Order: sequence, then C-alpha cells, then structure tokens
Amino acid sequence: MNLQETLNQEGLRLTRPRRVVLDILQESNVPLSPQTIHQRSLDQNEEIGLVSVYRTLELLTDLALVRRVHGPEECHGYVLASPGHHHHLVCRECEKAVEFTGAGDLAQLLDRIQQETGFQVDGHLLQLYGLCPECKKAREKGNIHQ
Amino acid sequence: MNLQETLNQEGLRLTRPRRVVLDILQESNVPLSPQTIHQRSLDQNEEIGLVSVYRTLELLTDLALVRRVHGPEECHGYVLASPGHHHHLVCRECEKAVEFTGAGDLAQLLDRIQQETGFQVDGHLLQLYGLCPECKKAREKGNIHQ
DNA sequence: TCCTTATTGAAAATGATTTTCAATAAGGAT
DNA sequence: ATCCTTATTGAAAATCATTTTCAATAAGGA
Repeated sequence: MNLQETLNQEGLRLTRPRRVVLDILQESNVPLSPQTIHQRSLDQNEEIGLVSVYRTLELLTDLALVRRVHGPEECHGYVLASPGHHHHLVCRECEKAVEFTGAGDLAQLLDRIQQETGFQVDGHLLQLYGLCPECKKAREKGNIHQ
Repeated sequence: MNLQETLNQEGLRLTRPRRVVLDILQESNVPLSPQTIHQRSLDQNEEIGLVSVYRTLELLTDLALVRRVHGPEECHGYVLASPGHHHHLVCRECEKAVEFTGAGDLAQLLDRIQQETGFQVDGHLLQLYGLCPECKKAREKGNIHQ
C-alpha cells in the first residue's frame, strides 16, 4: 500500500507539502530539523510553510514513516524510517545516520532489567554514536574536512 | 571528594543556587525540567533565577553529576546520576526513573554493529520505557490513579 | 576583613513551536 | 469534467524555551 492509499484510508489527503517533506527526507541520510527541511524546500523552489513542515513531521512520525533522532548533544532531527523496529547509528562528524536492528541482542538485557527492577518494559530508545568509515579515514589523514 | 572540593579545584564556587538545584534533584526520582526545578525553588522559599537553573544544570551535566533524560515523547528532563556509566528506565505512568547498567550485555551488540557498518562506535544512548511495579499494580486493579 | 573575580538575576534578545483562522485545494460524488 | 465537502495550508500572532548581556553581588583565598 502506498502513501496515497495509506492516507486516504484515514480520510487524509496527499498534498504537495507532504510530498515535498517526504522527498527532502528521502534525499537525506542525515537527520534534518524542521528548519532545515523548510530551508531546503525554498532552495529547490518548492516552498512550503514552516508550519506545514511541523505538521507533516508529526503526521509522518505517527505513521511510523519517519523517526525522531536525538543527537549526542542536541535533540530533534527527523529521518526516514524503514518499516519495523530499528535503531540509528549517527556519525559525530558528518551526522550521517544508518539504521540497524538490535532486537535480538537486546532481549537478554531487557529480561534481566525486568527481573531486577520489577518494571514491565515495553519500549526502548537506543542510539549509537561514532565515526563513519569515511570520517574515520579522513581523520587518520589529519584531514578535518569530510 | 565532595562537591565543594570538586568545584573549588576548578576555580568554581559552591553557591546557594547550585546547592538548591542539587537539593531539588536529590529529592526527586523523576526527571525534572528546568522550569519545574525553578518552580520548586519558589515553592520551598529558596527562589533562584531560572537562568541560574539552566546554568547549573549545564555545569552539573558537565561534571557528570546529572544526566539528561529523553521521555518517550518529549525531551529534556534532568536526573541525578550515580558515578559511572548508567542508563535509565522510565515509567510511562508516573515518570519515575531508575538507573541500570548495561555495559556487559551491550558489548556484543556494539561489536556486531561495528563489523556490519564499519563505524567506530564510541558512545550510546539507551533508555527503556515501561511500567513500574506500583503503576502496574494500580492498573491491574483498574485504578488509574497512581 | 579585604579583594579579586566567579556568579547571580533581571531584562532583553533570540529561537523554536503552537495556535488561530480565512483562503485554498484534494478527492469522492455527480 | 465539474461540484462540494472538508482536510489542509500558510501568514500572523501567541506562546514557550533558551541564551545573551551586564551591572550588582557574594564566595573564598589572601
């Protein structure tokens, strides 16, 4: 089922602003802030209102098409998410984000914590930070540009 | 080494606002926002400036005495942190936060991800969400108060 | 007790996000 | 193709969080 159908099913409409936001996210492998997305829409002559960017991100997040990512310091970038449960690994240097799955490895940890704390654990946020292969290589050359 | 000494060693001073913020955090097992901390300082007739709350939280975070916690939806609560590497498990209902260590269980996952992605992983953010024993019990009784 | 200077707090500046509401346009019905 | 309903947009204003500025204060070594 495509986006159009998904939306229509809920009485929602596939509009230009929504398409533009999704396009911009699709072209980026770096989490983008609402401001950045808005700026890019200007850059590519597809201007949409900043308010619509906010609203669209909220919608896409609800539909699980997009996920919120927390930086090591700052908050709130948005990246496209594959269906299913994923986590993100973010490069400290160029901010590139890649997805990974961790469900298996995490199960044991979750079990232990439930035992120890008596909590019923039903969700988690896991993000890794580091250097991507390119930035690592660049560093080794003493090159601080990406 | 106590806080006083830790600060003095860096040419920093132990002031009333800093003591008040730390006290308030010490009395709470729920992550608090800067606004909430400020409000509590009013409540207990120890008013300090909101700006000082921000500055103190930044300082305490740098000293690793306090950690920033991300809620399932919202961002940015601050809780007291024990020394060393810890994660937090937060109750969806009453927001109570408890610490846990996960270094061991995570090591294998980290290794795998480094292999698969070529990233050099040097940090992570892990938070769990769920129901604490009390809120779980309350729910089972069909009681929605805590 | 004095002196240096880190720190405070009020106000202003900045920045992000949300709300409001009239105008627009998506898409089912005709 | 056209019409109609109503979800959606976008501009402006409102709100809220955070940072900056700077003169006044107070911590703590001398």
